[in-house]
Amino acid sequence: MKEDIVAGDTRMQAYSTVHSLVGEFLLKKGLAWPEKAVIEPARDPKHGDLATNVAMLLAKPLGKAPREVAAELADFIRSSCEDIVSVDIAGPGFCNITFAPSFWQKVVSDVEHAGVRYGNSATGAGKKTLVEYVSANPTGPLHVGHGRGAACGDSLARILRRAGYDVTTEYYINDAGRQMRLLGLSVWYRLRNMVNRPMEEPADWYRGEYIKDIAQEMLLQDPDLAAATDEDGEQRCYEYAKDVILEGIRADLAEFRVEHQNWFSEKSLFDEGKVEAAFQALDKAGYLYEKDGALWFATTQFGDDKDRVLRKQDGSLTYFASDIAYHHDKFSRGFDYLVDVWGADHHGYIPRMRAAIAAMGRQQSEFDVELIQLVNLLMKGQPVSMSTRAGTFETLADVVKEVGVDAARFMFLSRKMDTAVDFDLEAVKERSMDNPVYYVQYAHARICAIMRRAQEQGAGLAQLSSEEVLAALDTPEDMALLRKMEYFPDMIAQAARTLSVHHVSHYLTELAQLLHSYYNKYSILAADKPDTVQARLALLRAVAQVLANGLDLLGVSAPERM
RNA sequence: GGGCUCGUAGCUCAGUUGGACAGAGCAGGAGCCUUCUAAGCUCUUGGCCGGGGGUUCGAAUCCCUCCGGGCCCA
Repeated sequence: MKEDIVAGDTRMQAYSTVHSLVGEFLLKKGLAWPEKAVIEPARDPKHGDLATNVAMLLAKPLGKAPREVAAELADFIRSSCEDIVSVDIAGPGFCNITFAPSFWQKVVSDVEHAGVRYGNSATGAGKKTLVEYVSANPTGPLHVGHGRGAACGDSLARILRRAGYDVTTEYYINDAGRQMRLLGLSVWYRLRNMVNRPMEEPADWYRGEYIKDIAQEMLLQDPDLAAATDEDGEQRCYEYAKDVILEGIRADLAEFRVEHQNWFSEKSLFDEGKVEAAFQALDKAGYLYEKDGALWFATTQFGDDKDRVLRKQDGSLTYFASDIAYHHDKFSRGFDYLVDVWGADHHGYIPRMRAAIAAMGRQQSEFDVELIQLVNLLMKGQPVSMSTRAGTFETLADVVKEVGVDAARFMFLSRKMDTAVDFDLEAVKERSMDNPVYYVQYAHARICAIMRRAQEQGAGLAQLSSEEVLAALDTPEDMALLRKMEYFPDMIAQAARTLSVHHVSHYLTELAQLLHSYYNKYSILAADKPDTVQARLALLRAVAQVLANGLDLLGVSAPERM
């Protein structure tokens, strides 16, 4: 995988050039690097390519005005590097450094060489990472809220992979505990009603229509089941229902282009003694104690508000106990970075989980939780209620069928995950700018249309463009596209580091905007010089590649026609 | 009551971890299709970044404190 690394070669070159020049300047002055000194891409392209604040920070030690220092530094940099065409001083004393167009034109070659791998980087350094997401209880079909988590986890995995992490994805199946018993009971209750053996209505049972369907199916396959004892019936109902529902979940996820590599059973933690193993580890470290007949974990030693129970008086284990065992097992399987995608309603759970991680002797940086806020499903502005238990929910499958995978995923992934989002079925179906997915896809399709036309006209395009041809890319709009594409690997690395998927969709919208603007301003095939035609085709082909690579991070298709 | 989180244009949201005059899209207004896809482009109207203090050369961003929404726990 090492040869895949093509990230930001151009930017790295620019950055290190400036870095060493500033270093030389400091050496000449006999000064150390100021702590708050930064060299970074300029916020605004009008300000050049890279900007640095060092002059402002050197003003005090040198006893000179910031702008005076900046002027000195600017002269030095300008005279020391050929690729740098200008160094301007701005505002309170920023140095804005601009590289020659030839420097940026190389981005097209970078993309041509890397192809689908453009954007990959070594940021993650091959860290063995486990992304766990969805992990919904198999008590009913996935709803839209799960869909957001699914899209997020899947996309995070894609981003982390491109950023050089060694990623495995996993679904944790809660197949032990109360919810599961309730599932079996709910099916059994329905089944007994169907055969006129009514029983007392269970509390908090699952009322969805799908429970009735499952009961019916079971009766059809085995009519004798109706006469079974409650204990036997419930158990068989549970086993059957769990499998059917899990199959459904798997199918819904597949339809949504989400695939987990592992499906991990909570029950296996008990069956394989992994809970005991985790307990032993904690006990050995001295964090467990008995009180009032229960087994406690001293999470307060790690900043939790109170200690937590692992095994209750009656001998049953808490959810926390199996979660500890599960995460302990993740580490013992060799993962050294755990990313959990959780519903935001579990946020109160984070401190104790962090405590558990710390008690295992692990660093805080080895465990991250990405919280997914609620999705408010709307229909023409009116809320649609969702509740698995009441049986009045919009399933993920329904929503995907209604608006399509591309629109749904893009919508979910365009917002910060920790803020609640309104998902209006009407708006998401609309082909407007309320729905930027079409805007981005359209940019890709437009380029493909030009490529097709170019081929018809016999304007053959070399696999790899030469420097001479690319030299024709010299307008501000050319530069804007080149810079934006050059930022792509950085953007991915940053999204990976901060686990923020929404950067990707924003980036793509910006790139698409530059493209549409370019498309309207310049005619590509009818440019006055043949070299310009070639150069622009190469540029656009590169843009299409970056758009496709970016859309792939979101699990959204890059259509060739629309 | 305690904890977490959010508050940015009429609406939906960005804001590259403390930088330059606060940015997009939608909605409103004015234009652009005999020429590569108008699902597009170009102008334009619109803001005390919830309020007040503080740290800093510099704050939407960090700290404190109120106000207001959401969620979790009790």
